[in-house]
Amino acid sequence: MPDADPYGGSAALASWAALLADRTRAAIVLALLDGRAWTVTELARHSGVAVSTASEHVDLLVDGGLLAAQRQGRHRYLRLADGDVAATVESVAAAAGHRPAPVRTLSAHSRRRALAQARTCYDHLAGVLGVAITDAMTRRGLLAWDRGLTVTATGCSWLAELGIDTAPAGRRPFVRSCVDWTQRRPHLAGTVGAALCRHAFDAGWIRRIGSTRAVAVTDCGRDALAHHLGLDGRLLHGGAT
Amino acid sequence: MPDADPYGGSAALASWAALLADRTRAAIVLALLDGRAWTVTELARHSGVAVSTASEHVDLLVDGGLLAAQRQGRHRYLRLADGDVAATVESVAAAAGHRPAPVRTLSAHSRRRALAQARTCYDHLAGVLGVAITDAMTRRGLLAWDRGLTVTATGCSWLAELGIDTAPAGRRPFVRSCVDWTQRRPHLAGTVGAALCRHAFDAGWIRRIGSTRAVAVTDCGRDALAHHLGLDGRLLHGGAT
DNA sequence: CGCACGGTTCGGTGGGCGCCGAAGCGTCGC
DNA sequence: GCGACGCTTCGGCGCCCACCGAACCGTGCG
Repeated sequence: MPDADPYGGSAALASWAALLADRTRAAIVLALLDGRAWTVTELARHSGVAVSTASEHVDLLVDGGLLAAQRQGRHRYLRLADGDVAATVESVAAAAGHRPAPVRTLSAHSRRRALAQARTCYDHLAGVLGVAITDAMTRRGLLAWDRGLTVTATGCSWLAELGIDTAPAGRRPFVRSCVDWTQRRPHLAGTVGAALCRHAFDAGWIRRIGSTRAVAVTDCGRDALAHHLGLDGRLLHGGAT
Repeated sequence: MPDADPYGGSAALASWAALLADRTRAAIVLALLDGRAWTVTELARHSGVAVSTASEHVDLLVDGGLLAAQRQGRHRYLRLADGDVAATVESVAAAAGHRPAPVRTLSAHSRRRALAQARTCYDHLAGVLGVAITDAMTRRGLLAWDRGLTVTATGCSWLAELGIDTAPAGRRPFVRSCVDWTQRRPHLAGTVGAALCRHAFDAGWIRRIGSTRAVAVTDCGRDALAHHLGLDGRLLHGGAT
């Protein structure tokens, strides 16, 4: 190169992207999109490499600012550094999702279906469930899309009724629309999306399936969603009792 | 790997990110963020590699869906595939921009300053100028941020006065906030941001500096911005006559 | 105290890929 | 038609990096 990075940023952009440009690191980051903290060993098994390899990858991701590490006894817990990283990764995943990876095994297929049905996306809900909730909120006039995504006055009182605080957060946007990589449709994110997701867990509307990002709607959750949003429970079939 | 891509998407995510993970390809994509179409030769010189190398990189980017190609005589014009790609790239660039690449030469420094001052970001305005316009519009009550970014009723009539159509576009969001990688602050994007930028070019408020993404505010533009938005012209110093 | 376990570090190996120059192909202009 | 020009293809070179197993370090448990 005649002039090192003449217009600025290309080296920084490339090195940041390089952190995601490896299949193993991509698997690690996608796993951490569930918003929880994983250990190195868990990440290694999840992504199918030796622990030593995973440890090195994790180092790179931490140095690159994508992951935050926290030591506890002989464990090292890894989580995504912040919501910005999660949002950026989701946006790349959405762009990449145009052509979904081929599925070869039956078990992979069922897991994929569970994920497509309902899952957490960092700290809010995605999949059919997330989109359905967002659509229902729009239908009921709780969200407005006509010029950017907003919560209506009705929406604010609806949230308050659920006991969800609508106080303005710091830098983080109040509402944000997040494009789903399975549905290719927007769903609710931002502080409101996160609060709604947390409430759904706390109130027992949903629960995690095993240790994946997938969640299942409980019977109680089905009733609550029908009552609060008029959601048809039949849309939300699937395993939890 | 025991199970090819157990939770889906990691291979797709990695291969998409790999397209940005090379310094030359990153330079190409960043150049195309100006929203215009470049030839292979221009991109090669810009990124400092042989034409043959650039040609191969461009092939990869087109195959990956990041770029759209159009043949015209013996030229091949490249542009970003669509606004989604631009938004995703900007978001990665913003994440990567936490630590700006070191600047080594004086000319690089002045170019960088011009870029930081005012530039196009795909099809809207960014840099100090873009942020200043966005801030001024907020101050005047044309934009509201309290629960997501929206155009107020006053804002709509203000845009109409400028002759900017506020009809709802297709899938594309009406307004969108785009995080600037030099300012680390949000500025106006979406169809409104694009329309405003086009208007600024058409009305002669701004003009391109050479063939870069950087733009300069004209004297006429300074007056117009002061009149329409109360912007202090001294903030917008810099070269155009 | 000693073993089990989570994690890290280190060589060595192999494959992938970015780079170039040369040769070839199609288009434009004289 | 012929040269100039924009672009593409190909072969070869060299570097980088993802991977593993083995050795090592620290913590927790019996």
